[in-house]
Amino acid sequence: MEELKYHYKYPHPAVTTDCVIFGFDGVGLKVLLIERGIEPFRGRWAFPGGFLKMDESAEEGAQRELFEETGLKTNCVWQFGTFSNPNRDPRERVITIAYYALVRISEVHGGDDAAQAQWFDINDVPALAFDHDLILRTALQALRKQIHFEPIGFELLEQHFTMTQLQHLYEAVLDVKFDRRNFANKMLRLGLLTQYDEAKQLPNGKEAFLYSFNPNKYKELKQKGFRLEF
Amino acid sequence: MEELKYHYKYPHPAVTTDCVIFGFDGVGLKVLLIERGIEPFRGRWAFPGGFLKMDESAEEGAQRELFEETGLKTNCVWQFGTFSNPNRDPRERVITIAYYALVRISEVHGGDDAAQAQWFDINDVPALAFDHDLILRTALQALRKQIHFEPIGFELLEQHFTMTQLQHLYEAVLDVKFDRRNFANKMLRLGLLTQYDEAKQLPNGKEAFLYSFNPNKYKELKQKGFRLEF
DNA sequence: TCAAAAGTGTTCGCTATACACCCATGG
DNA sequence: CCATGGGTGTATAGCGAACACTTTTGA
Repeated sequence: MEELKYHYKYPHPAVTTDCVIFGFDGVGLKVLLIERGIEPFRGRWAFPGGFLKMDESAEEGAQRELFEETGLKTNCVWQFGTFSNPNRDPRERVITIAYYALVRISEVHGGDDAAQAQWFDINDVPALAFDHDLILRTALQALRKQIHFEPIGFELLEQHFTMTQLQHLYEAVLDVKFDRRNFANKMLRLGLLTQYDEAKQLPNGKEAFLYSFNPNKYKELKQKGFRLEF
Repeated sequence: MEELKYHYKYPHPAVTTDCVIFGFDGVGLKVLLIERGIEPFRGRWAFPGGFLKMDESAEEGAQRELFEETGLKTNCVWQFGTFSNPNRDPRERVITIAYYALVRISEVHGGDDAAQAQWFDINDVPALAFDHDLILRTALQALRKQIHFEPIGFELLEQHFTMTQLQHLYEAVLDVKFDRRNFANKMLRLGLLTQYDEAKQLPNGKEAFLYSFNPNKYKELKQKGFRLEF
């Protein structure tokens, strides 16, 4: 028997947060989904998320839910939209505040707490619960815009990476192809990368320069205002 | 005596929408504020907005509130953020979904329905109610980003305008100065403007070419993907 | 007559873009 | 020996940015 303990003079919608988690495996952009264990949409895939608590901001709620459902802790989530179609949840009126985050795939420990968390290639996502298809499309658009203003993407790679890995990442996110030399020139000209001349690597029998992202340079540039032209 | 007719098992926040209305008077960017007639923050200035109804989406709610409080009808509002600090409203937990819109100042009929609506220069805004200072800053950032991707701004000018008016608009929004000739070249090269050679105008005793925005060209370009580089 | 605003073109330097060859490795 | 992937440099075209003079009008 349900106790309805909370009373209001006017009707209030329920409020949830959802997190679109992007990852990168060196080839394609991935998104982390969770199989729903309860109705509605039981068995369908959805983003990690849940109801907002009354004493936390939406960002805190998104991070809390993310941790509870995937074991991930990140202090870098981007709000990209709030979805409020009156019929988007069959149970009651629910609006959801949506965030996306970028994480290294290696940081997700498959067998974590809750759930059937699984990575899907961005071009091979199954039908999702609720309006999460719309949310995913919107998240991708936001990510593609954001990447013009911020060097996001480095959260998706290991700390040290090759120029080709970085290029593949940009190509996967923006769904375009770049010329190798032009891409490298442009990237290096920005001055955001530290190159490790000496340290090379043998990925599959090849040698390649390693780079890392230089956050100090980034802070400098950000103050001046800058753009990544891709 | 208050009747608390709506009951829930879990606590629900109240949800409002707010609209940041931008206008342009030929010199500076303006924002439309309303003086609050009731507590809390009685007498302080705030954005038009109010509680979301249960059968309308947030966008519909924002447009409805906007109309009720200013008489404005616009089908072009941009959601730019949701504000959810638990203490942002002293009465109860309220989260607000925030939109901005661009309107011609001439379309606001001062003496409308509700209220003390008044235009303020963006650089001369009084202390606002709630967290509306934060909301305004965020709206401005969103507008400045958006203007790189979409030819927004034409909603702020009369249908026919001079190149100088357009330049002043961009300068006001982005808070920078451009060279007249370079600005005109860049704008014309985009191909979004229709020039009216014959029709000239006498703004203050001067003659100047008039232009209008060409929505068809815009649709073409949008499909190809394009950027306004400023 | 002076200040303010509009029309008009050119130059320079940088960057985007396109493009080809060599080398090492693994199969 | 062949396919794959990585390293390297150049030439061209287009764009961004800086810049001066003339004309008209209103104050």
